[in-house]
Amino acid sequence: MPELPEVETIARELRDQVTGEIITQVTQLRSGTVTDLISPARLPCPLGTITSIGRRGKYLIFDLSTAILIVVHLGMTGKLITATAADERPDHLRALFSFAGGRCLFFDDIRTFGHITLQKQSDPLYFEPRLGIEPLSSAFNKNYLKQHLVNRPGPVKNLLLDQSLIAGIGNIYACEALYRSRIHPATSGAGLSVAQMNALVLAVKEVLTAAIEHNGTTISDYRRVDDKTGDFQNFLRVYQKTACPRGHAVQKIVQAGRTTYYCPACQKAPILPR
DNA sequence: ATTGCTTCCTGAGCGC
DNA sequence: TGCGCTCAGGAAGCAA
Repeated sequence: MPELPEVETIARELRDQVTGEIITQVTQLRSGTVTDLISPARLPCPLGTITSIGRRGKYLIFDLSTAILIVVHLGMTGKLITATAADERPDHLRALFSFAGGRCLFFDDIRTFGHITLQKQSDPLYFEPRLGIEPLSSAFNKNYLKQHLVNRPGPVKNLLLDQSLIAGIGNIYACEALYRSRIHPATSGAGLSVAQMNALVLAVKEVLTAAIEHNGTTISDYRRVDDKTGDFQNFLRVYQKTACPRGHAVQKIVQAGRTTYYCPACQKAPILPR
């Protein structure tokens, strides 16, 4: 389940491996996978040379020499794997980036929540209206939280997953950041003290940074560009654990339909909304 | 405006 | 061995 650290890892590896490749075409192998926001204008063939690769939240952005952007969201099980046209295709190949010279990029996605969008560089990024700030930027600080959580009575766990507030945090890192900041996941956003907001900001930055250093977390499907796993699953403290590092039993609850793991002993009792 | 429920989808794991 | 059930969850769409 790729979240910010996994997408960042993939962006860095792709940057090394496919920058400068000429994309001859992007082939959709399952309908609904690729959306073209450029049509009815005719797409150039070849589509363009990859000039740079970026990330925003959980989105990967390929910049092409032809002023086209290819935006990829990996969803739950999406993988981008470098290969050659002659390689055996994976079972759930949904789209294929073909490069001049015979290399290619597989977009494999078992559960099909991932998608690819083509848009013009000159248009605003199509997802931007629904996306909050980058958690690793200096704009994400206790003042930002103070300003945005003041009228939010919902549980802080759910707020961390709200991409329009902070872009890139998913279930694993929400649980881990709350454990590290010793905040109970049911605590009301508006009920957080300034000290807790500060601790949460630091914990989010710390856990995301550490996860990037370890190339992300592989629980089941996430793979890097060369099909290798990440390592951060070895450093998780509560997610899918039965005991926290201090030896307390970890609790499992469901919030907004997702499983939350937390330690009742380490994470302070929540301040609930009235 | 905010929140939460449902939906999309497939494979793994489990009980019988 | 195999069937049916539950679970995993990112984000859009909808209802309250």
